[in-house]
Amino acid sequence: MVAYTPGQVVEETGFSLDTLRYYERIGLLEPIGRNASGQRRFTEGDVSWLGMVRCLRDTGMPIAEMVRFAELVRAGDQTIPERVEVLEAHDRRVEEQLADLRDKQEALQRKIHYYKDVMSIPDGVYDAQGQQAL
Amino acid sequence: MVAYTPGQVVEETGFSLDTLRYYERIGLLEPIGRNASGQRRFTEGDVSWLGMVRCLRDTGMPIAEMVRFAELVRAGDQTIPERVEVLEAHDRRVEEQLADLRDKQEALQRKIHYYKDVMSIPDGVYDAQGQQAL
DNA sequence: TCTTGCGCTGGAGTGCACTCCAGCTTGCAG
DNA sequence: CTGCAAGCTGGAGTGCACTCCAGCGCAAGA
Repeated sequence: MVAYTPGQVVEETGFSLDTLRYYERIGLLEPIGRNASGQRRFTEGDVSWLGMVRCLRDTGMPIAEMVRFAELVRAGDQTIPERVEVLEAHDRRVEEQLADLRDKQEALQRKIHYYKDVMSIPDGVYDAQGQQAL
Repeated sequence: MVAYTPGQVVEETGFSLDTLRYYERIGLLEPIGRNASGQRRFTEGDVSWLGMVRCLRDTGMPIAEMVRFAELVRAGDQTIPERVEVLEAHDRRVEEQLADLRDKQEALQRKIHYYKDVMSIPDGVYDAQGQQAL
């Protein structure tokens, strides 16, 4: 039975020690096991759950919703259909984020091109007329 | 010379009135013109700059960086090369965001599939062995 | 043995980006 | 003329997600 020290979990997950303790406090992590002197020892399962947390967090799921999801996971297999609903709803939001980000990036790139065009006009000829909106 | 009332700008840009005032306070908007009795009247230029702000904000540029960019814009055409650098650096960050978001979405969808597989196993056969990490 | 570093707790503090409020003035529809 | 929606100011408050701190305990390598 392998166990991870807090330092190892920081290393593996990229979460800070304070963040791990915070996640435990708010119930995003179930109470972490301790060794004889009270130091945390994370299991493989804790670490892999943190992988899930990272995925959800980095795709913009609010902490409160992750906590609710964590509760479903702890409640056992009969919550799997509900978990699927939560994840599918989240997936749709991610899809929207992606579409929006792509659109905004296009606008950004148009702006960059516009600036580059302006720069290519010989000095003094460009007179600030015909400004573009985006 | 068309002018926009605060309400019209809220309508057009989707920023709240408080947000517009906040943006003016911190210098993300230059001081907005006023009518005889002190109410704001936004110009076409103000509104199109707000379009730019929305694009940068929605792609994750921090307010402080937008303010610096606004200062470059106000400083005149000789800052165009520097503006291009700022926007290109931002564009690269957006590219990274997109790549990361796509990866995370894939992981999320794998998880959803995993759950759906689990659900398709007849009742009682699935015994929580072979849990997957993500 | 010593000292360096990892870890512990509860609670306070931070940074960002707004958002709200009281108390007031203006604009305009009926 | 009246009433009410829209707008004004300065300043305080909010929500989120951490992040930091003081003061302490344990442990292991030089």
